[in-house]
Amino acid sequence: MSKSDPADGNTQERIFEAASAVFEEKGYTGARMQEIADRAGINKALLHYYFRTKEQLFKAVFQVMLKKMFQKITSIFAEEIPFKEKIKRFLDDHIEFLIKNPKLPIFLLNELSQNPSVSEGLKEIVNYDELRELIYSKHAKELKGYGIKKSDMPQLMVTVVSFSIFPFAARDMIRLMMPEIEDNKKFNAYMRERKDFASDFIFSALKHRKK
Amino acid sequence: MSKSDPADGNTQERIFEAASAVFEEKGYTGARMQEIADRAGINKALLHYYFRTKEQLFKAVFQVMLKKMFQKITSIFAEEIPFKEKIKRFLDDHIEFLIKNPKLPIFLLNELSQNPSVSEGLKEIVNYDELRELIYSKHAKELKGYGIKKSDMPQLMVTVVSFSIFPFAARDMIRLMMPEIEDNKKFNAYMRERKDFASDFIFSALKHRKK
DNA sequence: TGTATATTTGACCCGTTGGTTAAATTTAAA
DNA sequence: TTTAAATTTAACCAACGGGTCAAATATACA
Repeated sequence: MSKSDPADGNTQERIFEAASAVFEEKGYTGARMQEIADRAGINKALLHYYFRTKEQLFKAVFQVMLKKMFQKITSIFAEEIPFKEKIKRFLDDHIEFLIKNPKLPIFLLNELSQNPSVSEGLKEIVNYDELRELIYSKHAKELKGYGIKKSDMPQLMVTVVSFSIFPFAARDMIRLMMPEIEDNKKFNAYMRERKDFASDFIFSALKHRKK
Repeated sequence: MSKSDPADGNTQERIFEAASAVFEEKGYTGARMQEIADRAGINKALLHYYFRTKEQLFKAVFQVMLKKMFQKITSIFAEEIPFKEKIKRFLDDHIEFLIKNPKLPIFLLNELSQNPSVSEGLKEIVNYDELRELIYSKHAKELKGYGIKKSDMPQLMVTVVSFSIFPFAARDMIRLMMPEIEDNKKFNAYMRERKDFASDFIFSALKHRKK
């Protein structure tokens, strides 16, 4: 092996990385096999040698991205720490993760809405039923104290994740509207600020909630 | 004028409606001029006669959609009613609007992130500076009482709009994960429930907020 | 070393897609 | 009714894009 190829590593990995980047940037329909090949430093035919079709390649990439997005979330919520700690940890970890992968949210959301079939693996990755059960049973006392019934869990959970995910999905809208958040650096600072803002907001709301 | 064309109205309008639908569904790259022509009941050449290029047509459509999305929001916040009333009105109106246009959020967010140049008109439509000034000066007392400084406004405003917009953007993710929200009817009910959940949540948080 | 197998490439194929053109038809005005 | 302008159409075009193929090269192993 005496290659000076840019970005060494076996071909399959290089393809996978290139494909991830291109799909994430341009979406499924906007992505071009040629560009993926170029970015992986290979021939287009070789691309099809490793992954028969664009769709096959896409599904593989998409699956991994879904996993990256959700595994951290779910693993934190499965830990044996107080509820409040979980929310804080979630916000901290997830926002840091999204700072490193800022385009992931719109990409996933968009592809999911465009082609729900790609999401066949979602149930295996997330297992929401188990997760909700886990959270609710482990923190029954606390949640009841906040007046959160089991039937409120969907509202609460969507609310919590929206604190981290939404601003990234709406990043360009925010950037265009709010002059105080023009560039990446400022946006990231804004999101780090948001960790505390969000957890204060959430816990103040829960404590004081109408029941 | 003795036409029996489906969906009467002048050609330009028909094109515009068809284009809106197709773009919203498939996104810019996924949309096909042929499909737009078909849906408008006309020839593809005629489409190019009215709108020179795909991009031109897209920009026109996108601009109008942005307007639809934001005008209601901003107009409510400009009214002369108490702050709490504004939040409630916003959530009510905006969620009802989005129930009628459920695909708008992902579409706008995605296209904005894919091609930020299409958004040149955003500043004219929204004028965030004015809006924030308007809100903050009109409700200075109340907001200060909640410990909201001017510099907190971006956090607060993003939070408020995320309550209505995010669940629609994440609709399919939610639908796939939460069995209690499989179909449209249930999702809409969930969102109507969310009006009260959100305003209670927001005001409890504000009242009890760490300063 | 020879040979089978895996990897890589350049050239090519063909359906799709945005866009054009010239001619036909309709509309409106003189 | 003539005629000029606006509207609509069918046929076409060139570029693009996913995918294939046969040949070339590298790798592994007997």
